[in-house]
Amino acid sequence: MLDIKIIRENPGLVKKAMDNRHESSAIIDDILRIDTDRRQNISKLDGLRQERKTISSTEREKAQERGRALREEIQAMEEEVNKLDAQMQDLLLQVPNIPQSDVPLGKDDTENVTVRTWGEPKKLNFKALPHWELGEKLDIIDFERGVKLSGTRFYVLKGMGARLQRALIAYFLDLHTNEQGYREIYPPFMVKRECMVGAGQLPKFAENIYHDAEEDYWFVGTAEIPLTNLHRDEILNADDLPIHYCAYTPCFRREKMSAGKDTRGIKRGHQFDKVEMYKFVTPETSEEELEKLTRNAEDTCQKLGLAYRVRVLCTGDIGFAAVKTYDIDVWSPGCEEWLEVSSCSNDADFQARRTNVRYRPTPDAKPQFVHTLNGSGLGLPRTLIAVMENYQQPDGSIAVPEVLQKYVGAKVIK
RNA sequence: GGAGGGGUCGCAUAGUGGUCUAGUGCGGUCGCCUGCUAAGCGAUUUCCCUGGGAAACCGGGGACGAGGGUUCGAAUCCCUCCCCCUCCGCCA
Repeated sequence: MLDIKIIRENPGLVKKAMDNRHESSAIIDDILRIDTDRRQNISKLDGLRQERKTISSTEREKAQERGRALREEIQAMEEEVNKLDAQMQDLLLQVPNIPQSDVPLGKDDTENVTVRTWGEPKKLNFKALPHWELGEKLDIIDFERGVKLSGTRFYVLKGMGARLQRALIAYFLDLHTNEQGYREIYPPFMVKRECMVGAGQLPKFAENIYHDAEEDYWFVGTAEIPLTNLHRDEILNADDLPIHYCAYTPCFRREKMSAGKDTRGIKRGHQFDKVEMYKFVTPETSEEELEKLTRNAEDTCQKLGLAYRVRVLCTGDIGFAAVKTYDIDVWSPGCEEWLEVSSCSNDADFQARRTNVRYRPTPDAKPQFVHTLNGSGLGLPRTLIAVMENYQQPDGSIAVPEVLQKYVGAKVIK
């Protein structure tokens, strides 16, 4: 959510940002209109309330008649202001963040800019198999039984397949906590409705979320949701910042996609695992923190020996809440594509304003919004795919990357 | 799931229809004093919206778990919901 003051004082800037995102900016004029209307009504309402206050404390019985009339006027005016508040809120929630000035202009993902690469995309001197074939041959991925249990886009990891995934999770968490300065969090995987609103999932993406109607619990689609809400409605001390969290969660996403290249294998299921990194920082440090966050995610890929590229997303592809985003894609020789394993974003104060997370720069200063950042470290099924396909051997076995060997308890999966 | 108790300013508490402009203590902040520290003394101390102002600040309104209601007037009375505590039941 943007600060209404920015929209009020500089609507051109906001419209321009929306144009760059290739989104209609018509909504801004609606917001300006409602803003004016709302403030006029608030002014009237405050006047009426002031009169009520005076009357009821000075004139008592005499004032009863005027008081009754006032009550009705106030109620009507309150209704009007509430309505405008709700409309305003609803519209503000639909305005995307303003991309940072160094974000490249572009219409869609074809215009993202590769800022650096690491390693050489692996070329195997034998025919590389895609993970769905490797997985079945080694009996570590079972697609049919996944479908038997839960339907399309579910799978079962078995034996060393399950073990390899667990090893990756444990390794990521250990790396983030022991070497990169993050604090591990084990959050709930189901949260209340208001957390979904705070994290920006509701109301817009309701159809993508699994939800228990009876208890009104919502299943998280990413650890970002509980982490964002962890400090909701809190005022943090300046010396609490920065806060660096990481968390493993399963992620549940309903998104209906037609079968095809994008959903082949285990690339995109309704349930997947992810380790997420999340930061609460002071505004003046967030740009730099994004660079560090991205380096942490890259470091994770490097330690696994996976070649990758880092791309800065252009204005047409960057997410709704972000001012700047880097995607990290690792090369996977079996399915022959770059797999997005991490997306690192600086949301600035956009999410903090929704969730009302503030801090006090000095003990007696006014509270102001923190900046938040999030990044995958890393997304699992895809990292699993990349490891399987990059480390496959001519005999169909999979060598275990060195850093994972102690977690897997083996040097090769066969 | 059942019975009872409770949610007030960072923490602890007072407040049972107008004197609440929410008091007090602790903590915090600033100052004074004490050659350090502790203690003492004095002042200050929530957040949101809104108007004015470059700002410091000033004026108005709102918020006592949330939302409704009663009333000229609600922290206080009524209703619904949420959360916490104690006991019972159930349970990995």
